[in-house]
Amino acid sequence: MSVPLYQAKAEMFRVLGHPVRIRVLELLQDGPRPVRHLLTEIDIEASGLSQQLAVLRRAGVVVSFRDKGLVMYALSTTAVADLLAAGRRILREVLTDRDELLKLLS
Amino acid sequence: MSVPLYQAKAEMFRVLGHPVRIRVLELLQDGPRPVRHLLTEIDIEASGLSQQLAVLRRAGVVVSFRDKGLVMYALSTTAVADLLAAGRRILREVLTDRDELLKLLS
DNA sequence: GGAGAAGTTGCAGTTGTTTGCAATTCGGGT
DNA sequence: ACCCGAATTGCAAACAACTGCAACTTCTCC
Repeated sequence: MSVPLYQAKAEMFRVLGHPVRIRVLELLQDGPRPVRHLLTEIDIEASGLSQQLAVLRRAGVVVSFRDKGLVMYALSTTAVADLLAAGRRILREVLTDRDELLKLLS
Repeated sequence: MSVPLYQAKAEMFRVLGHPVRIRVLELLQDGPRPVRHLLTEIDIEASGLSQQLAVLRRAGVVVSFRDKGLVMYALSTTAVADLLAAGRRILREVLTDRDELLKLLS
């Protein structure tokens, strides 16, 4: 491997570190969706969404294909959903820890 | 919650999306470590490491405490290790998928 | 094959991050 | 109290990422 492994890992997480991209992945957890549908759910211009989808595609996190005139996107592997779930779990723990700290101070 | 949830999630992943920060977290998976030790493992200046540790601290991913003159860092929750593991899993799948694609083309 | 919707690409301006260095703080030992 | 190693902080320069808009490609359907 030419690129050190930890750098590839960082890259993977960095790709998830954007509000629009996270939203896209969450929507795709429920199955493949056409770009058109993502656009109705996320408040962003078509070109902006395309840019972010391209980032996800290049990273191999999602795949796209055409279906009856619409471009569909889907998670490339179910492991992506696992990662999102793990992220949610941490967020919950970190936030509740922080809340308890606030309670102690008030 | 003032900040939309998906933005907090993005923030969480973004924090992990840096080579040095990933390396730190991986080293901390084996238990608390002094800054001094991290410095011997990662090729970076002390001040740079401090900056990255501060990012991790602010995000609540790690905690720090002092032990006999040394500052120690530790993962704030074991869920962080789970997240790293999930990341590794995805990376493996994405990379092997890509390799198989390359084989087909060669 | 022409019109129009669906997506993508390219680019320039702006914004946010990273990095390296100097200065500073904080403790512990003597 | 003083010194020294350990860590952190504050900036400014360099770099990367995001945004918005216009142009362009590609389908599909008639």
